[in-house]
Amino acid sequence: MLGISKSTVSRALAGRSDIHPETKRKILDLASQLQYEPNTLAINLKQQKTNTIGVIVPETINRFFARAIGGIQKQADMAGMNVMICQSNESYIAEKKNLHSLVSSRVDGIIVSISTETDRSDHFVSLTEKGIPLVFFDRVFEDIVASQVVTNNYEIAMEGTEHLIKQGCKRIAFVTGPEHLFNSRSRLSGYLDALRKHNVQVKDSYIVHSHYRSDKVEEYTRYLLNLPQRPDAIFAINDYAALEMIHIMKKSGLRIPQDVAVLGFNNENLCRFVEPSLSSIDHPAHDIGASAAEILINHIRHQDLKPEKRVIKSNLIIRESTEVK
Amino acid sequence: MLGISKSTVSRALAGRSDIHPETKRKILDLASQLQYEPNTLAINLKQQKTNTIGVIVPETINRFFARAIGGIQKQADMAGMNVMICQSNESYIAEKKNLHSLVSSRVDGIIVSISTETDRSDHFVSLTEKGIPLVFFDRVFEDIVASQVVTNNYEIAMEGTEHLIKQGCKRIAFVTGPEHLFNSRSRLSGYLDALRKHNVQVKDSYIVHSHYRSDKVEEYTRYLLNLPQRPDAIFAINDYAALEMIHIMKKSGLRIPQDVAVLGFNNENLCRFVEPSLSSIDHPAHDIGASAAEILINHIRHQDLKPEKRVIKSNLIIRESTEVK
DNA sequence: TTGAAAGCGCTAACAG
DNA sequence: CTGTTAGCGCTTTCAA
Repeated sequence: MLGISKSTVSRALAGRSDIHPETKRKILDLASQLQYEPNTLAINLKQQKTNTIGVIVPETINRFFARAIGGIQKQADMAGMNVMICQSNESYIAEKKNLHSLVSSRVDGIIVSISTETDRSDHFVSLTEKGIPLVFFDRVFEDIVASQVVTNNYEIAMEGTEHLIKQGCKRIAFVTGPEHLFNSRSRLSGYLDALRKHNVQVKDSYIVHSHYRSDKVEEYTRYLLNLPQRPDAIFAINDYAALEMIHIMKKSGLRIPQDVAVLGFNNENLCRFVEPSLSSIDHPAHDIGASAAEILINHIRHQDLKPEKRVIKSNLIIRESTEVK
Repeated sequence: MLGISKSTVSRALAGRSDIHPETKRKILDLASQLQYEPNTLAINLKQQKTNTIGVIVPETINRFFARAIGGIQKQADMAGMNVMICQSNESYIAEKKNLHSLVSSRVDGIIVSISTETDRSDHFVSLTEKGIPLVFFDRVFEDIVASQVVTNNYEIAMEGTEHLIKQGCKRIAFVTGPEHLFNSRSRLSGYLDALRKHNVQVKDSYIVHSHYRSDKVEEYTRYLLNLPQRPDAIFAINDYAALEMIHIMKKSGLRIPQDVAVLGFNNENLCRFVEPSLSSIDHPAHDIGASAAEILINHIRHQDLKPEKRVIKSNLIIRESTEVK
């Protein structure tokens, strides 16, 4: 329309300096008048990169992951990158599909927190071969050679358990994720070592492997309550589960924390507002996500970096639900 | 590597029938051996479509939107389409940016729930001109010519308010979103009409326009409690806000629901587990999202369809927090 | 049943 | 400062 070649137009739109101001103005004016939108597909195809970070999480409805994504987005925004989010819905198959989809979309790097079903890492090794940077967070593989961001699961589980022991609890139930997940195992070790350290008897029946599914809470709560030796403390898998457990126990006439102390996980806002207020583990989701993104972006920009492992500290937050005395 | 032209390879990979089975097998074998991943960018560029639905929501950390996205994803999966999620973070500027980004990415259609800041619709009209299908949900524009999915905000606000009146409440506070949002206004009208219908005095001081920000709850709660005529009921903006309000009021020595009845919004799981259990409005987020996606996909497939408006019914769920008697 | 060639919208040498 | 040209990886006529 202006009788100008497309290279010049391209230069104007890209904001280059090697162009006559007048020409540039004319192009920009017409572009905005025509409501021109550059075709990202074509740009990305040409550039062989997409400026996009792919993310695979189990479920965005889970607030931990929602907050982690917030942290990822923030870092991505700062770096001028986009984020593409996929949910595995805790399914190994879906996770694999997501991965293919992200690779096909040619994202520049991928951040993953694996599904509960995922018990092997083969689908991720090909990424490394293809040179696509990869960072795991929270739910990671123990052995794989890749960057990862985790919290001090072992230590915090130990600290939480010791706190319960100090409150005088002797029969401490522990609800955690599936055994094959590394962070579940770390937490379990922390719990077990705390018991052993303080000479508290370990009982397998007090250990519940949940699948992070909210529809199972009632079932395992009843199981715990019906044990011949009912627990006098529960270390829950997350705050929502803790809340539901407390509700069920109260209905059974149990007092919290006098009869059963309850320790949550994640330190959601609601912890402060429920009754009794809920002790919990502050799990810095936003920071974890941000760290993962930071590492990934670094690896995208400098292909030769070594995998990095970062540990973010969780904190025990004590409230009424574990104040037995 | 096979001495076969790329057209033939393309045919094999696309699963066409006009190809020799033997050739096809060889191609597919080699492809999987090489871990070949088709370049979605190139395919989309060529096809002039991306099989992708763009979504703009205020915040995915908000459970309503997280669940709505779940509904969108489900429909998209069924239709073999992808979903690209953007967050406006309740900012008008970010919303505009998201929109440009989605258009540049050449998504086939867009689903939007507008930010609290958004008080005009100019940035959306160009979409219609470009022939990009557009569906709004929950937070919609009243006047724009586009498909939309909403709930019966007016009726449900009326029903909730009438329920409180029937409990004997006379000074009913109402917390809602910003005035320029259509659904806030609808709810407010429902509330006002319910009061008038039952000859309950309308007091402006009982109406709070919040911005869906959790950090303002304490402030407006104190404001309401310090009114010369303290409210005896509160219709809250969502369940989390309701929970926090209840917490603050309990600390002030008020009994719920005897002194102040509280009605939440969204019917989160936690409503059943808190004390007193929380009455709420069941707001079918998943269905709303699914409907929006269904309409959008229809419009993508049949460009000539007229805009469709769909209303999904919310339901009043009565629990202890409003059972005054 | 297969191949050659054009083109999707853009960028980036290179030449002028 | 601007235009020409080639090419990113794919699909799709058209011809053989």
